[in-house]
Amino acid sequence: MYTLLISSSISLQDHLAAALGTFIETLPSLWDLPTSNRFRQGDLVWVDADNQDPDLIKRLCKSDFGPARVIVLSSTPTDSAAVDWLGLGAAGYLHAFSTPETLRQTMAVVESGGLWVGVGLMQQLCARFGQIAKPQHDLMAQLTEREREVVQYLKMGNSNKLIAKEMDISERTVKAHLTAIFAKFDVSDRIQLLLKLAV
Amino acid sequence: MYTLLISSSISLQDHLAAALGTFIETLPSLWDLPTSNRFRQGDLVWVDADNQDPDLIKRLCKSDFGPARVIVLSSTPTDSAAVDWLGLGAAGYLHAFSTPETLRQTMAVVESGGLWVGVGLMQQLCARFGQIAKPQHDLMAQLTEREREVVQYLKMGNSNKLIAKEMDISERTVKAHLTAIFAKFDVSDRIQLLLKLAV
DNA sequence: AATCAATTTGCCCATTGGTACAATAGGTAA
DNA sequence: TTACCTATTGTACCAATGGGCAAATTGATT
Repeated sequence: MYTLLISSSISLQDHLAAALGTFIETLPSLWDLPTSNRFRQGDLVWVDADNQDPDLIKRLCKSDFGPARVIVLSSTPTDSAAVDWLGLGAAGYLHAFSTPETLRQTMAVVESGGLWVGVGLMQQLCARFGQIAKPQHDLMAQLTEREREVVQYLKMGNSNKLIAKEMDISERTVKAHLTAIFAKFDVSDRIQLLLKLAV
Repeated sequence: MYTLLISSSISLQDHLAAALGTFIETLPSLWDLPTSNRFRQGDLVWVDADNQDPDLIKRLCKSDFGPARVIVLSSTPTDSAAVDWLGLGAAGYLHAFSTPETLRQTMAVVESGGLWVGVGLMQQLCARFGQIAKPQHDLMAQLTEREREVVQYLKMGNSNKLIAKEMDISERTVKAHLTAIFAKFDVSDRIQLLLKLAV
């Protein structure tokens, strides 16, 4: 596996090398990245957000330089920035001078295909999307036979008209079932239901 | 660093002490906590959710008793309860009689500022938060900046009106972006797009 | 026999969603 | 400069959606 650090900070280079205990190839700037040399699946790139061009990091996260896993480092990390970077495709976001322990854990998590997110952000996610983790089995059990059928078609993205044709009933009846389903799942429309079912 | 276990279960006290290999101070009940003695930054509190007052655990998670890191233990853990506790501020949630290995890992992660989250839950959150996975990358890459923004809101289930408000543009412009997105993803509507993104 | 839940449908209405046919403006590349 | 892309917005039309009100049917239970 190929690991690369992109930072012009000597102290950060030393810190990371000491923490991970291995030799780490380093580039002072993303500009020095040879355009011919694209990253490959499994490559790991640590990038210092403090002294790099944000647009280039962005492109890095979006895999413009190849499918590498990207960990963004910052000396002033914020949840807001974390959302941005992770949303752009970064696999991790943390303080540049995190403890060696944290850096090692981050690498372990990211290498095994995970994401490293800060505590605050994680809690935000839990608070915001908390409903998704709740088992729908109980809810599904509360549906009638026909309502469950409708849900099956819904999950396939069918329109009311199509569901009606498939189930050989009128479109109005489909709506009636939907209204009942929405009430039992405590949602307002099919979109919210799909999200709740996590399709 | 100060570590405390709050549980009236003798077997749990033994199990945790054996797993962590250190002496752990124990309180049978949260009620026994001296109100004068507040937790300090870095303190670690394991709490047994099975035989404690939920409201008190809640206050503990919300740092009402000081800025301690809280790990909630349960003999019947569920993803649903996990999001609840993590959303309230807990740093970890796992089975009370997890293997010593798991308990040690949990402590290591939490002590270094991380959260301990079950695999299943993490996958759900990641899936919902934004699929950093590969398949859509090619398609997402073809979107413009604004179009990508719209997609983010779409994935949260927002209506055109809401997206317009969030992005501070007219609803008509949102529709324009959507039409462009649908064309690039070769879908007919937002439902199909969500399914294609496998939300 | 009466009751209840489930299923079905019709008519009607308000809101939302998708699109056709435009226009204006800024930036970039040939 | 011209051509193209992007972002923005308008008007308008039609389809899709969600739901209120009302009612008929059926099977199971009491």
